[in-house]
Amino acid sequence: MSQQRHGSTSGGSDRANAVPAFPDLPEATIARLPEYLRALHNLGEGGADTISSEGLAAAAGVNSAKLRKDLSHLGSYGTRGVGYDVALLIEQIEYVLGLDQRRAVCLVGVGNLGHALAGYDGFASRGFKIVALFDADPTKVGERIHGLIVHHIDELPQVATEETIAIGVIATPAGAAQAVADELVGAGVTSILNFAPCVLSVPANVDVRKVDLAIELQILSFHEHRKASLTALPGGRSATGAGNQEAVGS
Amino acid sequence: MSQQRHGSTSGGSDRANAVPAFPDLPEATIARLPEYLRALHNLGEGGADTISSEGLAAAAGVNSAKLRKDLSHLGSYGTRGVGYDVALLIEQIEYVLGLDQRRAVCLVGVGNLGHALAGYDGFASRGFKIVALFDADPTKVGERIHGLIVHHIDELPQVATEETIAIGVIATPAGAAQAVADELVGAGVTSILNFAPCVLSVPANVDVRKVDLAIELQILSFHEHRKASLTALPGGRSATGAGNQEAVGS
DNA sequence: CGCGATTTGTGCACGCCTTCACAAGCGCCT
DNA sequence: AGGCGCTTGTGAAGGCGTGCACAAATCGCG
Repeated sequence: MSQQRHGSTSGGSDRANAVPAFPDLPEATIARLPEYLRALHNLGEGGADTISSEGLAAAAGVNSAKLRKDLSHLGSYGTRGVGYDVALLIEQIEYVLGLDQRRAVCLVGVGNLGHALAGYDGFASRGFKIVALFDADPTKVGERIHGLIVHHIDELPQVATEETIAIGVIATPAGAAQAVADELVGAGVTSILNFAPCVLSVPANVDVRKVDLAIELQILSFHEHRKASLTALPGGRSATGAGNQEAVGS
Repeated sequence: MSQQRHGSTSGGSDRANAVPAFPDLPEATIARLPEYLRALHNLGEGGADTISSEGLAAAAGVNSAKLRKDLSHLGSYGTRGVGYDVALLIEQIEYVLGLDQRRAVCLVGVGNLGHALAGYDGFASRGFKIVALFDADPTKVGERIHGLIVHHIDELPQVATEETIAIGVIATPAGAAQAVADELVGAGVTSILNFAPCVLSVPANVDVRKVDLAIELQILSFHEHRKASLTALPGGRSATGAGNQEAVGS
């Protein structure tokens, strides 16, 4: 996992709280719920009414036992002998993830990557709406990108007062990211998605997730390196030996 | 983790192999090595000659004990009482990650996101070179993006014969991703970075890592939902109570 | 109405990862 | 040369996550 901390120590409400909203789902489960949701939407559009754990697990690319355990954490929404009601499960997962309420997102840094993020379809289709773009470069301020006008970063506090922005996306160079994060936190943002290759320091109540495209490639590079060194071994069986396909997908 | 499988079952060379190239590093460690590497480069540019585990851990945003254990897996490259030699450690990590050899990358799908990826600085600065762009849209073929000409996806096999391409990046819509993956595998690609929101089915010797930007936002949304429900509790202490800063960064 | 087929929900064991705590080793200062 | 402080490397413990295997539950059919 590449994000840093998630409020582990401060358990807060100890136990037997009236309505804790959610019985502390495992972080690993939370990370998989969006994948289940996407698979469910696909199945629903395909006309499926119910789906078995086996089928849904295949569509999501996970083990069926893992899926059942994940879903059991948010209650019993399946029917034994039948499976899960697709529509009901979609509704439940969306509620748990808080997707039933539209969340405003602001994006800071409209360079190469930020430009693409501003027009990314996947955000809007999942209920996220980018409501403001910011950049520190004066030459970019005023530019219209995918229907939104780029504001100067200094206008962030003002824009934040007009609309509650809970999530901020940082797509600036690494050198500017910490300052931007500070401004976002100051403006009331409590969740940050950071594309800049650096560590952010934020208050404990702010969640940060980091996406570093270069890191992903470096991890793949390691596996390439490993595979190459295996095939180069004197008596090593070639890495292409077990060429069995995965049985996922439809 | 969002990637699927990494050759867990087929252990291959059982044990006591002559030179296994690497004593099977834990996957979690591998995922952190690039972060350490970035921190080391920063420290090196700052003029640091040696760095303690505490300092490096802070720069990388992790626990110092975790960092020491991670580094211990690739040998003893530190000096007790002093710390780690920055230049030596950089060299070691780059070797382990296979970054000492330049790896050719091809990118399929030059839409919104692919366009940005083609020009992303972070790739080249880490030894990755995008050598070819592909797209299925005839109107995009021939277009020049960041110094590279877009080829039609059907030309992939031919281009792959001219230069060995180990890593492929998929930035197409979900519907086209599986077909593209099949073509990449057919062309000899053994590592895929998938930005399309779907599950890919590939042979066991091919590594797939998935990056889904919408999923990251949904995970943040969950935490927003959780935080909101906590503050709304009758007797719940406000979530902004423990506002201590993290002591990371410089 | 009962029975078998099917599928969920879950107790349990195993393995990976994290964290603590400390011995071992190194350099510096006197 | 000897001692002292600092830092690494690691053994051990605990927690988390995964996967197996099976009991419980539901539907359909005779």
